[in-house]
Order: sequence, then structure tokens, then C-alpha cells
Amino acid sequence: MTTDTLAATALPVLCCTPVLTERLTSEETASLAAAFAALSDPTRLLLLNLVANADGGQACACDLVEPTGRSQPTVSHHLKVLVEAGLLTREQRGKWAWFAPNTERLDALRQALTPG
Amino acid sequence: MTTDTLAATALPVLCCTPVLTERLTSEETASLAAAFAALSDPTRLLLLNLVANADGGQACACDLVEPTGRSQPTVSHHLKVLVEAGLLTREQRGKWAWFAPNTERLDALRQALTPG
DNA sequence: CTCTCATATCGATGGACATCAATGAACCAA
DNA sequence: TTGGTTCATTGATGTCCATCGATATGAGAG
Repeated sequence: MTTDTLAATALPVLCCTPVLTERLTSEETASLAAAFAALSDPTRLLLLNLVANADGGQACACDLVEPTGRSQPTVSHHLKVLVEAGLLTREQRGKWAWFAPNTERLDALRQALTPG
Repeated sequence: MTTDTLAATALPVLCCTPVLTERLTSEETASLAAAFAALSDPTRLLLLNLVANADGGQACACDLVEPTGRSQPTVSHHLKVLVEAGLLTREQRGKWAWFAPNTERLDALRQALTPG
């Protein structure tokens, strides 16, 4: 089996019980950790930043390779991780793949860090 | 070179330029990624949760080993990572080490995920 | 000083992951 | 079909890291 652990654990659980107020179950903990793990790589953080600041709040993958200084396969890999973590949405338009931030998911993540 | 990368890169930079609004420099990106990396481990997330929900908003290390199901050295390691990432503060009281959440740091992290 | 308890550090190990070059797959144009 | 373009997948490699047992450090207590 291919065990894409990020996708398997991050999405099913709604995420995000507040870390600072309520007791976390082990499932909630794993889900939250997976979401933060997606944000823990500088290249992915830069990709999210580039997409969020692009015109219309969306960007084509073709415009994301050069600014990161990484190879195309590496960028493709990181975009997949961000999508599977629910932080970006992906839409295919002909040959091109367009990405946009998933604001609901980001809101939920932010709430998890909100004090009681 | 000993490269304690978390401590070396996370703290000097103030952290946290909003990911969703302003362009990130490579230093800001690295600092933010380091902070999220500290939150990307289930055991550390649970430790933060336990401390934040403890009486008086602080907890003794001696009470954090059993609930995590990890060995004492492992818990000690994770607490160190959280302190070096600025997410927990550490205070020595006699033989015991007490930890509390660093709310300012958590606020800053939350702001980094706030939309424009 | 000696003993005990709380915590930190060391060294080793297994697994996860970021990265790349090469290749594949899907799409479009001519 | 042929070829070019965009993106994903594969396979290999080096590095990072979570985890543990063993051990060191350090702070009361007696």
C-alpha cells in the first residue's frame, strides 16, 4: 500500500480543537500535527505565500518553480503535500494546474492556537 | 558543527510576518517554518496541550511523562524543543522544572496565519 | 559527604523526508 | 501523428529526527 500518511490522517478528522483550551484526543493531536507538518517546510511556506499573494488569490504551478529555486519535481511534490493537508486547493485548467489557499482550513488552524 | 537549527533560526528573528498577506523573506520563512516544525510532532502538541490545561497554566515536567506514554528522556527532549522554539517557558524550582505556554509567541504565530 | 530524586545529555537505531535526474502521462497545436 | 509543453511519478541518496537505554548532572535531605 502506498501509505500517504499526510492525506490519510489529516483530512478525515475535521481539525482543529483548540490546543490551548480543550483536552486533545490522540486523533485530534495527530490531525493537528499533520497540518503543522505541512507548514514546517520553508519551501512549502514560500509556496503558500506566493499563491496567497498572487493576482486573484490563485497561481499557476508554472509560475511557482522559478521563485522557489527548487526543481520542478520538488515543487510538484510540495504542492501535493499542501493540497493533501487541505491548505491549498488544486484546479486543472487544460495543461495548467491552478492553486488557491483554502481559507477555511487556515481559519481552523488559527483557531487551534487561540487561547481560551 | 553542532547546528541546533531550531534554536539558531527560530528565536533571533522576531517572527511572524503574515503568510497570507505580505511577501516573505527567506529569513522570515525559515523562522516561521521552524516554529511550525515545533508544532508538527504529536507528542509536542500533546505536551503543549497538557501544560496549557494544567492548573494555573503551568505544569511540572514530572507530571508530563506518564500522560504522553513516552520515556522520560524523550519528554525532556521535546520540552527542550518547545522551549527553544519559544512556545514554552521553563522555570527551575528546586529539583523541578515548570513549564508554561508563551502566549505572546503563540499569538504571533496565529497572526502569521491571519488573512489580509 | 552520601543518598535519592528529577531532569538532562549521550550514543545508537530505525524511519521519515527533501531533493534531484530521469521518465511517464496528459493535454494541445500543427 | 508528431512534437512541444505542463505536471506527476519513480527511484536513489543524503540528512534529519523521534525514540530508547544508559549515564551524567544537579539539587535537596539527612
